[in-house]
Amino acid sequence: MPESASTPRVRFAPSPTGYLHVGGARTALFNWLYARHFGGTLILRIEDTDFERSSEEMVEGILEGMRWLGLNWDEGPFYQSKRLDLYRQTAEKLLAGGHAYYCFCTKEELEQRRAESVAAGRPPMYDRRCRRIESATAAKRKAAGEACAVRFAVPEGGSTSFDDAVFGKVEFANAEIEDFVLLRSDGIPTYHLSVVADDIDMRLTHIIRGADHISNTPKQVLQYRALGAPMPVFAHVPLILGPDKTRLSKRHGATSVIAYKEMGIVPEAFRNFLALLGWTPGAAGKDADGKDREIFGSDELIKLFSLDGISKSNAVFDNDKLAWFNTEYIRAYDAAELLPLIEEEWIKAEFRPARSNGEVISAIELVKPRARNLKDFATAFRAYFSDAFEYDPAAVAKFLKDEAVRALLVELSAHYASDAQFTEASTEQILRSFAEEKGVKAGALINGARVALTGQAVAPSLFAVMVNLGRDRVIKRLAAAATIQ
RNA sequence: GGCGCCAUGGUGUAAUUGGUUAACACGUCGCCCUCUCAAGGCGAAGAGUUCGGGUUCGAUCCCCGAUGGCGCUACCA
Repeated sequence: MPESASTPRVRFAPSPTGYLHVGGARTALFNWLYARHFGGTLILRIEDTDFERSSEEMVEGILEGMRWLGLNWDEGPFYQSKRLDLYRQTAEKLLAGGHAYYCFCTKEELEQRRAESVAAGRPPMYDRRCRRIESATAAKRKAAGEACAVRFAVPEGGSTSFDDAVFGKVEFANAEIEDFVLLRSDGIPTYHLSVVADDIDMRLTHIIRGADHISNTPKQVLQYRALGAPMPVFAHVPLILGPDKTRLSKRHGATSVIAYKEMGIVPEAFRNFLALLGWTPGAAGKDADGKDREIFGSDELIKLFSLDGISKSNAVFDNDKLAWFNTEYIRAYDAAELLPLIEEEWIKAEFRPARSNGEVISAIELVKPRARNLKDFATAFRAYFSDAFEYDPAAVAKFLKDEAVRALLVELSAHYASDAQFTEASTEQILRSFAEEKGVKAGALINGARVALTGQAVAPSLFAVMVNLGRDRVIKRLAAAATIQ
């Protein structure tokens, strides 16, 4: 194992300014996989220092998303809003070490200067004017009650670099890094300060996060050095894009993880799909003849996961592939495993099955190979669970258009009354000899009967359906064939 | 604009890290099966690796440049 020998401590640190989106979920997943792979610790930290935009409701939404995906954490959730003292102390340390200074510029002044710089074609960086104030004078002004922020004093020359576990060496000229604010004038830390203070305090060994943080990293590296703290391993994960290759956003459809739950996606399928977006297990993921295996349960994902399987380029979220994973999981699950998930769909659809538990299980077993989505069980498959179902107009138009067929089905229903065994063989035998006797093609009756029994043109083998529904229902539904709208 | 990162079929990724007819999965199309639709089986189309230069006997792979995409560029995170 190339990674550090001691057990890693990693974190997922969302800011509760929105629901758990797919990018965040994948970051959480990778951290979780990493921690579980090495028997390490996953810490959940809520970055809510932006009081304006953060809310408890969003925190709840994020936790719900994580629970749905089965991502459990070991410590936390910690709230940054409750750890303000730590950040202030850290800022003091930086100040005392000469790595930070008070800045008395007001927000308005800064905005104005920035606008001027941009207009003049200069980079809109802070001009460091307060850095030149004697620290004694600065302290006096502050003591006198003048409002001020604390800025980090970025070294004037040279460069700052770090070795990213995914991207390799990344280097930034210090001249490009502005003297960023650590503590706002109201005493609330900015992200740059709070992450570093917390990551150090929580003894994190690996920082696994979105690649959108690459440019922030040198600012953090500088602080680790100034604070004399051990440097963690940074691992930046490429971003997830929409089908048009722009950053995933609402206009691409669902962006919240919970929306996928609501769409009828099996959580394990979603997790599997997400894991393979920007990561591959390499040779371990191939089977004997070199073909890729892509269905990995959580244990296997944990076993195979490694930072060096993470790719450097952004990945496009492909709904078709997700749908494929979903069907694979639905097919692979036992009916009993599927039942709780299906029941949620029934509740949402205000549908109640009218059959015994055993019958429900065998009906699920019967139809699940044809399911693409958990929703199917509450929509197209209703006829297997209750008599309260509707006929798909397209199916009726396709197979029950012919009045003669409908009449024959009604007539056929009577033949089943005397079928005591009611097995697949007996039901088929009865239908085929009836068709022969009437001089019609068995297929026409089979297709018509399928619609009469299930309301759908798509169903499992007709005789398996008959056996599952039971004789009484079959007779009743066939007898009603003439009146189906 | 500046800085950084990335670049293999429509999508996700492989390619023993310079020697392959550039592989697999999803998707697409066709055929088989058949009572429908899935599934499954078989097969096909689809990239000569963004482009242009190097280095080399030989580049997907190394170097340079261009282009494109993405990210950052706040007293947001």
